[in-house]
Amino acid sequence: MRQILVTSALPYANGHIHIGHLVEYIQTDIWVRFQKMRGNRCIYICADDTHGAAITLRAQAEKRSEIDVITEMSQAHQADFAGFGIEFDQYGSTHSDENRALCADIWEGLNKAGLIVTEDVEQFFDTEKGVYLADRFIRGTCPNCGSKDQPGDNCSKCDAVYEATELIDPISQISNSTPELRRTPHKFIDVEKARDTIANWIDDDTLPEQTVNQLKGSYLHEPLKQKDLSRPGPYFGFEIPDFEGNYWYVWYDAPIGYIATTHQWCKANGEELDAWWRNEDCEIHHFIGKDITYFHTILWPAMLEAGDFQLPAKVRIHGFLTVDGEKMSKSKGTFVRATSYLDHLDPTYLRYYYATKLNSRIEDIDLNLEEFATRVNSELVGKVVNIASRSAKFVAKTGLSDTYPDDGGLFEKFAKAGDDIAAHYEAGDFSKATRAIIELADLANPYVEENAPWELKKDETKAQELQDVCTVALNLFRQLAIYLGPVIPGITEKVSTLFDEPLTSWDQAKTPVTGKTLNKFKHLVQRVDPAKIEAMIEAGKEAAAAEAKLNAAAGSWDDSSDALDAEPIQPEISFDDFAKLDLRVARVVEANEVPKANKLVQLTLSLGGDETRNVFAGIKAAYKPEDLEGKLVVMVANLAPRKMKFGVSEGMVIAAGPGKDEIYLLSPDSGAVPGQRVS
RNA sequence: GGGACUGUAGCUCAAUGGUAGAGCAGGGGACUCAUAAUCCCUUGGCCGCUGGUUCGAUUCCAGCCAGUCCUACCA
Repeated sequence: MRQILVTSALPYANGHIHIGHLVEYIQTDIWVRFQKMRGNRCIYICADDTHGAAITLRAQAEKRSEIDVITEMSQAHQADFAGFGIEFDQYGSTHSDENRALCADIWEGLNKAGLIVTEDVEQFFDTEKGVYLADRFIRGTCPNCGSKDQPGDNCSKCDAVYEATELIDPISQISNSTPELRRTPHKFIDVEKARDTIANWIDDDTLPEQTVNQLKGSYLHEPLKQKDLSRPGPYFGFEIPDFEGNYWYVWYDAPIGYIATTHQWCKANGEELDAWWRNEDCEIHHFIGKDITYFHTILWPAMLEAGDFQLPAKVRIHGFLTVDGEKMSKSKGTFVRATSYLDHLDPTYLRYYYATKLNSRIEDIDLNLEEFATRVNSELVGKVVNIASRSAKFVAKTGLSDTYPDDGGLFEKFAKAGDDIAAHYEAGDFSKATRAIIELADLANPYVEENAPWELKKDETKAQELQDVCTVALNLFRQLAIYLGPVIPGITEKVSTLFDEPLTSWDQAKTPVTGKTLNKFKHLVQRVDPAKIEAMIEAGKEAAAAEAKLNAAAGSWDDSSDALDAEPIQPEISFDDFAKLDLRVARVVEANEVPKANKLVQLTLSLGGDETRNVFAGIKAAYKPEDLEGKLVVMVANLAPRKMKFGVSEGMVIAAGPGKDEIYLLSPDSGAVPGQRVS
């Protein structure tokens, strides 16, 4: 019997659970349930990640305390998880006494090992709100191209990358005041000193091959950079014991929450923490998304080693969720919250669908809404559940045959397939596991077809034969219900009721049940109604629209406020300021691709007569050169020429949109001619 | 800019150094026990593009294109 501790990444207390999060929790829950069915000693640990500046900002916006925010969100998270049948052995919080104590212990270990160094950091401080500002809370003028209102890390106009401290006229996004640059000491972890531990641990046993390649090709290729683990107060989190006024960065205390929550579980169950975290015989498996690989494969092992804890046996990494091939989108209604899903659809569907998609590699998985319905209906309802539903009523009165009949080796075949299916589950290849199970179902239905119980029923002399055929069909069905137990526990529980026998162990699939009366067969799962999917998406759209309306105050066109939210309106200017800007109608007389440029198209713009301008425009992703020629556009005619890698750009064309392939050139209504001023 | 991964039938995904497979969808037939379920047959593919290695490549190598993630004081 193996001893296994499993975790999912801790959901952040700043937001609600959505169907993207659920990929991970469903994946983990399936794996944990599988381990428990196999008879292994396995606990599933998770917690809310509660610290950081974002929580404080939310609390301030909602005019309540941080504790209120995280308490309410934790309850919401747990309710959402419970709704999807995700069963934690312990669900904790990073804001717990256990976590504070463990953070201090590991900190001491890090200090003893000489891994902590102190360095000064320059950071903006919002004097009105009294907080230090992370880069994403600062906007200002790009030091490179002079574009105003750019984010704190890179310019959306010229793509220049810079430090927030380099911004000209920085503005705090929290108070709209000018922040003050302050120099404060921070505590860093010198991860390079733990290189040997990390490098030895990173291999094909502990991590997916792709991740091993990635880490070896990037981080391990050069000295590991020091990681800033402290934040000056005020900061919602734990104060660092030997560093007054400073707090642990959220990514320090978050993973320690795994241990702290285990500790809570131990206290509640009379167990020793060391038996789980300082025990080489205990396997620790972390399930995470690909975005937080660094924290779990570089930072975390270094911390564990310093705290004298064992390193994880495996980190299992999954990709992101797309819906109908695209990123989830609020305005398209595909950003579906867990509660919203549950309002419309059965959680079993999503568990099954995700299972058919999940594998052991790091690939994004797509929720194709049409496939979602047809797949669940044809496989789960049409093939699997159908076996019981077409045979149970024939033996409602007689019960199952007293001895298991000759079935041509089907039961034995199903029993043997259990090993392969188990291996797929173990490896995290749930798509292979479900496919193997459906293949079995595809053997069971023809069996029923060939033996036609509905024909046997017509002949009273064939009563025994009828009972035998149904005994076989129901036993095959029972095996499938066991194999699908980790994925669709809700259904398997109902099957347990049908057979009047809890189906909780994998090995039950090895022995047929005979000579017993079944409980009345009831529908195990409703077919997916595509109209309900549609309703769910529509509800999402409406919620997004309502939210947009709320934000935009008034507006009869129902437009989303996303764009305005992303880029607020600039400070007021005078007419004279505006008059400095010379906008002109121009015709694209020539447009060419720029070899080697990622985004640029070279344009020759005519202002009428012989006056032309050479302009490089970052619109390659949205426009083909041949589609541009002849088009009338609006250009900034008096913009200072800018030397670029590919030549000098003498102006810019005006366009709207967030960028990439969403760029919309402005063009005048018909009648305008090149050279006319736009005012 | 650097690193990693992905790109196979309309859709979602397998497999493989030797003329490509499944499920769903589409087409044809059978059945009527079953949640308009099931069963049988069947139409679909320059295996992203271009080169190279090989007797032979979808599979190995290189380059390119597209997408995703990480990383980076590139215009």
